[in-house]
Amino acid sequence: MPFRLQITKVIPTLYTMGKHLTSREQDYSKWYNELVVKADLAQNSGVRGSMVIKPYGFAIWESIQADLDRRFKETGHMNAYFPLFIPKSYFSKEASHVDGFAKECAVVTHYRLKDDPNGGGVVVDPAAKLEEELIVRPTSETIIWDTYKDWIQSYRDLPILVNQWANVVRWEMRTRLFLRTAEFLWQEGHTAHATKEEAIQEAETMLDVYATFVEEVMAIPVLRGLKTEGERFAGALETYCIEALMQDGKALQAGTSHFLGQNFAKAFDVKFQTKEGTQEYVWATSWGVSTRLMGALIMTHSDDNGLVLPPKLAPYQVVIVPIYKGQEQLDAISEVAEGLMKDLRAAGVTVKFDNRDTHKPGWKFNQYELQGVPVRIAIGPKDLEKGSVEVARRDTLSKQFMQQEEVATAIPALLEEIQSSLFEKALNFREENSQTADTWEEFKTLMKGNPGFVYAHWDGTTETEDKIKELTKATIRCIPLNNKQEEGKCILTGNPSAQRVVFAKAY
RNA sequence: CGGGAAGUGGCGCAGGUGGUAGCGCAUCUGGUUUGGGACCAGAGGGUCGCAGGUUCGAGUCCUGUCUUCCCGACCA
Repeated sequence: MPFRLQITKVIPTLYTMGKHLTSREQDYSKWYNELVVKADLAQNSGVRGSMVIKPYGFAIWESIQADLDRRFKETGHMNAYFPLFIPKSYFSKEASHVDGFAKECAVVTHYRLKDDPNGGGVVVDPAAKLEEELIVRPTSETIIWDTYKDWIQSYRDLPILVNQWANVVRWEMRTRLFLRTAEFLWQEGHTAHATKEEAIQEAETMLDVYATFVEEVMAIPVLRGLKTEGERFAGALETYCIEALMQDGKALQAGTSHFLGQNFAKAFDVKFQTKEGTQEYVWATSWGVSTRLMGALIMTHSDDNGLVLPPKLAPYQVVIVPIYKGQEQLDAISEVAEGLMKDLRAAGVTVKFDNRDTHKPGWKFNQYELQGVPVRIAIGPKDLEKGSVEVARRDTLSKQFMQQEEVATAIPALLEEIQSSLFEKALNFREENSQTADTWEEFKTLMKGNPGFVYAHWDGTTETEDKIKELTKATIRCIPLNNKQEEGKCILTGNPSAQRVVFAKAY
């Protein structure tokens, strides 16, 4: 049965905003930082650039993990775990990979502490210096390929389709909760194949897994594309990516999938014997998404009242808030609430009944809005008389009354409606903030702000790309897959170009 | 890593020229309340980021260091 919530009342923003949260218009960056902390997703820790992910935030990450993990397994992958520490020597083996990561590696040099002879506390024991320093993994290609060498002898050992969920460390100078932290959580898939075609196919398949997940579950529309040589992963022949547009008009890379060619196989001497008896190097891919997706989620949907979560990722999709005077009224309302919860759970909806007497209903309304719970059901004495409930949806801030018998069927439909409505809204935003530029002046003027995605011609050289970045801060986010071929002239050099590429300011 | 700003109860802040730390919110207790962040009365809580130094005396002055925010270079 189709169900549409009528907008009966829209709460004025001024009413609920401002008390705690900076508005997006005032200071987008500040809004984001405050929101992450106030919605109880994460907080900074005493360690520079390292965050504590709090239970509510981690619950969202767990949903992301669970859904992706299922998709990885459905495409034939299995999980494994490789060490956090990588011997320094492994790192020296693939030249461009070293270049890419050397500047942001944490290094373990000692393995023991001792009491500080000069007073309290402990100091590093200089006698306990490691013979070979260990790198805290910024990504695991090197240690994995050192291992794959042992796993692979024959074409019968291929393909290897492995994923790992892990933490990695990249010593970033400027950090922001979820968007860029020194330590972050991610998954990294590492596969080995007998042929180039199969490896490319794998990289494309996983990009598609990412894109589908991000669009269907996170309700974030993405562009699928290829990175330019300059933006490519260190050590890759080709980097596929999904790019999303945030509400402030800046782009955010949401996931990448790399065709690594035979670079790592050569660096770690991983060969296999073919059917014909010849020795050949293995073809590789790697692909990953990180807790940065949390940042994308927050910045795509949320508003000045707080977080807005798509139902498919909300730790609880519905919260029931009782409004009562005295214990008898609470008991009566609880009975109705328990019944609704049972029905909703049977319909696959996650529900929380907040019957705490320590906070008033108004306080709870604001709190759950801040935390982005998709649907709120309020039940008060008037509802007891009328057999009704008040249903409010977070994304539109609209409210409606419905009969209690309707809830079990109407709410699942409403959640679906919210899920698709969030995607549509984000897609509209992206379309409204995508434009073309044909001249340098036009391009330069656009890039004075954060214009969203700008489609423009480019002559295909890294020099031009770098020059454009230097002059405008804009980077080429991607060359869209299946891009329309269109003759034109590079906006900077005027050299011939066969297609438009996507420029934006990026996170 | 360069340039700026800031660190004082859980959070947000005040503390000219050095003299025994204060406000709002939150917390706790009691009572009245409960359809959009309740009210009254009382109470608890801080070695002022950390380490040195100057001084009879440092939240305040000096040096170093750590963390956070903003702006650049780097990056998922």
